Amino acid sequence: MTPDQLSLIIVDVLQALVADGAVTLPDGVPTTVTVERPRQKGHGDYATNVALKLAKQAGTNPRAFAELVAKRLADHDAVSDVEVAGPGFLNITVDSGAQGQVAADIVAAGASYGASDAFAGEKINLEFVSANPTGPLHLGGVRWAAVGDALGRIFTLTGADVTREYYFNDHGAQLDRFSASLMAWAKGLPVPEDGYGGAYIEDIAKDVMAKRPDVLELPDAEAQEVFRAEGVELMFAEIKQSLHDFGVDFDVYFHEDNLHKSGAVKKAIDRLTELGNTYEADGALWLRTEKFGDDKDRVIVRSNGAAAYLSGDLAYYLDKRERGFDRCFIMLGADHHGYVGRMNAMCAAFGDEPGKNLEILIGQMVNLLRDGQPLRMSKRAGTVVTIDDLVGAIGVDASRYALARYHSDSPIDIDLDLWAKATNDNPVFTVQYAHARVASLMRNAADLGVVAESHPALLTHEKEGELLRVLAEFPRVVKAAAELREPHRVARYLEELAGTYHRFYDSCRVLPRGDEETTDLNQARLVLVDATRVVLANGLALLGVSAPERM
RNA sequence: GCGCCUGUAGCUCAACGGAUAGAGCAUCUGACUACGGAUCAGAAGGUUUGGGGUUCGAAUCCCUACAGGCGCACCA
Repeated sequence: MTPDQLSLIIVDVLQALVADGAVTLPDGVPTTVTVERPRQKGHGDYATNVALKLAKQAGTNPRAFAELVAKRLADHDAVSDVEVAGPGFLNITVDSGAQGQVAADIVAAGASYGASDAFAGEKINLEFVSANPTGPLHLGGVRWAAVGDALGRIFTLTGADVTREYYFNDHGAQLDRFSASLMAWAKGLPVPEDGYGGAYIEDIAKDVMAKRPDVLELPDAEAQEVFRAEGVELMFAEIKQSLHDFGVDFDVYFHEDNLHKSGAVKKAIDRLTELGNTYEADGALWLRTEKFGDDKDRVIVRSNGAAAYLSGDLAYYLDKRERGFDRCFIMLGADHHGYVGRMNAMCAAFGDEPGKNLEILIGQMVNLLRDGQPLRMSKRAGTVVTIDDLVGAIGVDASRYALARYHSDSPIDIDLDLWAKATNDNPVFTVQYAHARVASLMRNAADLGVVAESHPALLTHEKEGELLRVLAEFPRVVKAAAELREPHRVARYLEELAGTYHRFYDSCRVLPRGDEETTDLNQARLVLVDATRVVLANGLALLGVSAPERM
């Protein structure tokens, strides 16, 4: 019995009540009903607030409504007790056999446990990281590398067809500054104004010179072109490698320059003009974004004839839509949140629906702390905090977990000392340790020849019930994480599961001791342990974190 | 000046508008001939930044004040 199954049973009860004329619901019977796990012991296995929600339209008071539902619900085989409590809550106790069945169901489902069809049939495009290859991958991009990739895994498990994309800004002036910086270093000149400093410039410049020893003998313009082409390729390869090592691989690397060369930008602008959403002023071409909620209109073709940065985004968005993506996500750091208004307006200017066809997610800033002090970024001094500073200090698993564990609206400080510890105050350790402990128990069971076999009605211990209820919760946690775009829910859930498992383990002996005979209860509990292993592994997989057998 | 995000236990943070606001750490008291004690049981810890409002019910929604983070280009 999972909460979702119980929800359906309650819906059936409501339908029966309406059919019998016992209640009238002018707005119709809801298709799902909220079923939650009560915080408070003594409030049953599950509770629902249907009566509170529906009493008003049924023209009765919540408690009376609740009584009607309770009476019918109690007749169901899977329900052993129903109480009306407080203002009209229904506290439901599930039959222990129905409850215990969850463990066997989870083991049978294996890696697919947690899957749903909540996003079935949806083509989802996730654009994230998209850092310019003018330097190593910095921390801002890394947060979304972890969270965006996890979100992709979550959407996939909930039935969506997911494409991960990296937008590569290789059209504008930024790369000119990068190449100029490389050349300046090669010639022993100071860092140009608005250029890039930092040790990586030296490394890349050296690599370019090793590859093209003749580069400094070329005229400046040609030399800079060599530095640009070779430098970008080297830098981009390094970023891709860092991401790959981080467990993130993109399906599409999209080059902005192609949009300009292919005429896609012109096409997008023409489309907007046809829709009456552009105008000329001061020699430039403007997009009417204010009309769609932006602070002011935006230039898309500058008075000097050059395309403004936004024009690439117009074309890119249109391209995604034409490739069949109904939902396009763009994940940005808080330092780009000023961009949200014009992007949503751009979406609306095409006649689309912002928030649905285009959804922009903002992630707040990330700081790394060492000895309690933040590692600060300074582009000027060339001290950039990079993905390697993070992964080098605490490893991929801890990095991904630390980044994915918090709501993206919250700024986070990652304490490198804490996340490297092998103790319980390190959350990723807590979860991985629980998995290793489970794996160890499974190994011992195999050595003893104890076989997991389902006897659902035997799992009646209080701690068994708690563990079963937490395990049953997983599919809806995954679904909520997808619907709310909040992967951190998975991490928090895993921490709760780890704690619940330890408490079960402490009071319920799983394997027979010494020369005891193997009992049905031993077998039944082993199924429960195996189910825990499945859920911990599936949850960690959603976050891109390994589930170690030993540690 | 305007906009976005945040403000919850000593610390780091949770909590689809639901019942007595929860975890971990730290503190205090207990359980070790241990299926991984890298664990568990218990105690203590709160006017959810302040002030209004909405309703059966608010940490959550609205208004407002304060504090912090980040932005406000014909740059990308």
